[in-house]
Amino acid sequence: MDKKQILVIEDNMEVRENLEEILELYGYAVESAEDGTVGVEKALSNPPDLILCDVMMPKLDGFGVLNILSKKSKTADIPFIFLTAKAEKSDFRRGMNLGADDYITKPFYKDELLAVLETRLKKSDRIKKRFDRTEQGLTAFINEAKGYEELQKLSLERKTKRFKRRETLFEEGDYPRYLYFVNYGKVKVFKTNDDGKEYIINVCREGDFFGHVDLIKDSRYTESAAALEESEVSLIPKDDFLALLNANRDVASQLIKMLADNITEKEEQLLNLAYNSVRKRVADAVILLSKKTDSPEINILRDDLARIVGTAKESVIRMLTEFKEDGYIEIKDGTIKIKNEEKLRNLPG
Amino acid sequence: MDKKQILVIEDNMEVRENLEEILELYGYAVESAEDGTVGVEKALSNPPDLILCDVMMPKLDGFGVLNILSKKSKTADIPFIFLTAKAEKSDFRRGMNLGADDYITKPFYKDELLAVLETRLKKSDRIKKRFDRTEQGLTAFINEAKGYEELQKLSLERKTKRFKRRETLFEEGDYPRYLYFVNYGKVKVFKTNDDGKEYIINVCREGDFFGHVDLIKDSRYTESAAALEESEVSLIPKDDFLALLNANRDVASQLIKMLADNITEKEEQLLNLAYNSVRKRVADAVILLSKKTDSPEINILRDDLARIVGTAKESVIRMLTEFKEDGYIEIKDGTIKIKNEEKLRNLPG
DNA sequence: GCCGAGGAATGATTTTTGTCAATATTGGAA
DNA sequence: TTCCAATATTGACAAAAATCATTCCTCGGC
Repeated sequence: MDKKQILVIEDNMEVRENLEEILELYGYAVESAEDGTVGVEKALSNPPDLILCDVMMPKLDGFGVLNILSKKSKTADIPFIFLTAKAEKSDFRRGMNLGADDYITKPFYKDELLAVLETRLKKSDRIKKRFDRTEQGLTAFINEAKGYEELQKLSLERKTKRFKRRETLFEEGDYPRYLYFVNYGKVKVFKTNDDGKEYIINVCREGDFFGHVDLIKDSRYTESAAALEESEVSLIPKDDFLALLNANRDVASQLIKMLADNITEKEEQLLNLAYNSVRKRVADAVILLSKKTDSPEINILRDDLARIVGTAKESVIRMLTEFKEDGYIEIKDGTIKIKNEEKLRNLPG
Repeated sequence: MDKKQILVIEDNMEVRENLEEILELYGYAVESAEDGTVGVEKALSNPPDLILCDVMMPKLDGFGVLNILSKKSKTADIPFIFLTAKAEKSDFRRGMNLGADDYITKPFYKDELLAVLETRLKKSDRIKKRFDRTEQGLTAFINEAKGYEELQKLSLERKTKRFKRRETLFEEGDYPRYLYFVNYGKVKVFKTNDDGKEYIINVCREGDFFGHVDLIKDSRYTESAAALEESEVSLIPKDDFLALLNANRDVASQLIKMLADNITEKEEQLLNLAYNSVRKRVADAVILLSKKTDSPEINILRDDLARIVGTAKESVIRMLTEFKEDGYIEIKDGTIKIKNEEKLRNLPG
């Protein structure tokens, strides 16, 4: 990952240089501005990953800077942190109401500063990632329809629907009528055994499509889907999807690539399922889920985890306990938190 | 299955009627001709599944009949059995050299006759099926290119290559240059574990394509392929395939369907692998293989069977032994023969 | 704060599978 | 034919995982 770019807007040279020094020492790339106007210019011409801005400045003060930048789409989503000399409650409120993300009071401790930065950067990262995924998924797939007037409805008239945790989207045997696209949340796609045991084939997160396979095959669903958490999905009518597919070659080739990827994925899963120990499979599942969440913290029913791994719930729990004892993970209130991804990833056999 | 149609060509009325009687009694549909000329006409106008023909006849003798029919594509592949009064070695050789499939000496025993018929019909059935599959596969997919002048080479310039048992077609990490199509034989497509364990993802038989996934993804092979038995495959150059894909919408949609099917298949495998016992998985694999062979007899290395099931070789062998003891299968010289498919198919758990 | 339900974690035990080693069989090659 | 190398089979044992029973948490509602 590249260095995070931080813009410091601060009129006091001493403070400014002090900040620069600290931040650079801790691996950030720093740009600075000696007043609000310059700060706004710099922010717009080269949007940083985070902005640290003094409140009290000549010409254009901090509130003004935030006010301007929060209205430009380019900079609106950049974490904005105020630096303020006095811990005035009114200042704080005013800044936060304008949409600041955090406040640091001067004089500050180095560690405090760094902690705040980290939190904000991490949070914005997550949001950015999610946004990117959603954008990519939809645009890559559906915006191909541009120019195909009659197909624009695909992106316009899209119905969205919300599902509560555990709610079913469709079931094995239903007749497919939509292509599903996750706007937010997580959805599990699973198959059921003759004995009623479930195996989770896929965990879809924002930006993922699902339900396309049976749609294409024009057969009844061979799998079921249910929300793992509060989720919103777009329902793209079957006919719209098929029409798009027929009308637009790019979409078809995109779909082919997607399907080919799916196959490789499944084949890899098969190989793992065949020969990896439950221990390793649990570790893999945990890592997978953390990727899907873009966070080291995972909140999932042990039952569902077992259905991903393809084993008994108790076995999964035992493995988690082992990992905990080995210090690879932490569990608090049922939430799994990865402490040492490296080790988890490189388990033997 | 419909009744098999048999054409009897015999000048002696008594023998002819006797044959008709027997054959009809045993469930065949019989057509007969009183001499060679009529026989040829009937064979050509309404090609039967098998021809029984006397050697010595006025006007046109058996050799003449065979000679004519073997030159017409319509009838060339129909099993042709000679009926002869004397067991003259020279007659026998002459007939066989002309391409007869079998000889029966008059007078014949009913059981002998029926056994010969059965053998020949079964053999021709198998060949016919194989041919059909190959035809279907290729035509459905590649003959779509008809009319696209520049793409005709796909079906014309197709290189074919022969592989001996165990020979490698391609390996994980190679760069894909061809789409593979099985003309005859069987090819395993497999992935290898970090520990070097193999899992067979697919057993391809005549008419099957493989290697398309990595071709589409334009990535290096994520799997390997090797011949399970003496096989012949067509190599379709990557560019030709991709060009066809781009030029012809039907091919693209055909491919999409194929990929979707692949996915469903893999998902089903995942479910089985996750929760079915080794016992059941071995049974499934045996049945699968018998389908791929169009025969209840299966000849496969125990190691390969284990790689299909995803388990240890010894475990597979133990299951086979159990099945043998339960009378579901028979094993002779390593060849597995299914005795009770029903039971095998419906094993618990 | 108390309670109850759903979920998580342990324990004891059985069943299933894998592993390693020994023995038997078989299809070819000389 | 005889023998060899590759396969197949069996046995004994160890390891992994499933099952069933029980206990422990924790969170939300009162």
